[in-house]
Amino acid sequence: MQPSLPTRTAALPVAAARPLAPNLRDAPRTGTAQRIADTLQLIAGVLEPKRRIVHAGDVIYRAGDRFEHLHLLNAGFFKLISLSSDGREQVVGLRFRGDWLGFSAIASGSFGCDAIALDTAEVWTVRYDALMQACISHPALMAIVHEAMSQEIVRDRDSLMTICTLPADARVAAFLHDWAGSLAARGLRADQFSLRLTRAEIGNYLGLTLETVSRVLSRLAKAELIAFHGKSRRDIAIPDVHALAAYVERRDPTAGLH
Amino acid sequence: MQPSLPTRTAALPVAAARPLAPNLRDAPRTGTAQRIADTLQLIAGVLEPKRRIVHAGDVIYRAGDRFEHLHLLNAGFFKLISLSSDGREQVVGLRFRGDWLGFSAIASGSFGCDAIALDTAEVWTVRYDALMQACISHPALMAIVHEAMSQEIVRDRDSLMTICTLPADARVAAFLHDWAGSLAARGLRADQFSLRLTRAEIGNYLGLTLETVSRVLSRLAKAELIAFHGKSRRDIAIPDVHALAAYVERRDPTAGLH
DNA sequence: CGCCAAATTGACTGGTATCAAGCTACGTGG
DNA sequence: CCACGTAGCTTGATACCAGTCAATTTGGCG
Repeated sequence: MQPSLPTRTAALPVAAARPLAPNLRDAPRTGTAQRIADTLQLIAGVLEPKRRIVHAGDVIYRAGDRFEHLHLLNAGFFKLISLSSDGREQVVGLRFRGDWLGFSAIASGSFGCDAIALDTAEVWTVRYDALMQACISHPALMAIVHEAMSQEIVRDRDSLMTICTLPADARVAAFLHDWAGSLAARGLRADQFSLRLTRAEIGNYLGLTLETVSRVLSRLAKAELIAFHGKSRRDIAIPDVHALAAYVERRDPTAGLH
Repeated sequence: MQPSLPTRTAALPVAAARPLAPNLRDAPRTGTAQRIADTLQLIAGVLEPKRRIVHAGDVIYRAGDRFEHLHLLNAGFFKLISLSSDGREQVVGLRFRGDWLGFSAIASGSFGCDAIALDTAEVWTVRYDALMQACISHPALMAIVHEAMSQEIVRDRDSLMTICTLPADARVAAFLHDWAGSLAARGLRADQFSLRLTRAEIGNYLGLTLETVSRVLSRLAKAELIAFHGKSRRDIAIPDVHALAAYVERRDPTAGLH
């Protein structure tokens, strides 16, 4: 979409909106990770969710399914894929521990996308009506739910801004930076991890082709902003997160609205 | 971003996700318009919101403002503009009668974008804590708020999909179709209306430049899918909404994920 | 009436998509 | 344990959509 670096659009939403936990050793039990743990504990105490283990490729819900339950991720990774009427697919979101699945179905009463596990994961499931009831007796729970929905809105806007304003290189870099940030915020290892998506899926998520994603990754590796750790070429190492963030930001500082 | 019509990406989210009210005479007081009216009435009854009239250019809140209030639009149009750390702007949303403003600030406690009136409008304002209280005593109100937030999530995803999968022509067409749909759903005239955005703002919203928007509009007019009604070139007429929808859909029907 | 923002249009450039081979990793069965 | 098939990935050559630069016209408003 947008051309190269001296773009008229540009911006840097990712770093501003979701600052990385500086290091997993600095904030393992104090920041987001603790908040997530607290949320899970509250839900577990109040609602007795059904817990289950799912595996890579398993589907929690499909587009068209009737909405009755919300899901909360206790462990693992999910992708959300929206299907258009003419059969196209679009990755519209990625989910980590502490994230909810299913908010988007509340309004219409049925799901508009598939939720697919990217690896072994633990999902907690609650009935939406039960959750509503619980919110009435436990205002703290209502606040948590609202915050989660609010955060999802913010995240979606960040995605939009990334895609609208960044050229391909920066989009991929922002994606990696974001992923690392999500891991770090949950106390997981962020300097070295395995992408659980194919190049095609990453490209789809970012509005790029798989070839472009592949090229950008090769370029980033050559610039030593990332490194391929394992053999699979999905194992990414990020030697310096700040350098990656700086790379995303390094856009032409002129211009306003397009 | 994506090339022309035979795109590898493509999709048709808009029509599927937010079907147009077929005609404002068919469903003036039965569908969405009625639901919006009911919502407004409930809010008015339960919360006694502060009401005020604002004018084009007026700002309801700015990025960085502390979050305390939610706003509900009783009349008029708003744009939401997100500001990145390096000063770039991105139109992240458009709002109509019945839409809420401010959900995205719940999570962080402060606003991440500006809300700016596009013309004279009436805004109802309620304190968030008062709303939370009211939700406890009025479960129907809680359901309404959840639905509104859910709908905002769906809308954001639709935007993402439009931008990720459609070439410039279709994006602009989808934008017009969407705008017309929003008007129709509220019982307003949808076959002829005034865009309240500049070409630059439309382009920013769609991830395009103002020149591209201008060219596409000229092309759509030449193809008689739209017409310039007034003198200002922001007054658009849509002789046949279905033709416009068909134009958006007319993508290459092959391929899956990129 | 004249200024200025907004819009239009043209010529040109360039970033990504597209098309096309190969290559690599991994699982499966012999 | 290794051959083989296949899905995923990389890389190169080329095409083309949309961005960029620039000049002009239009419309709104004081």
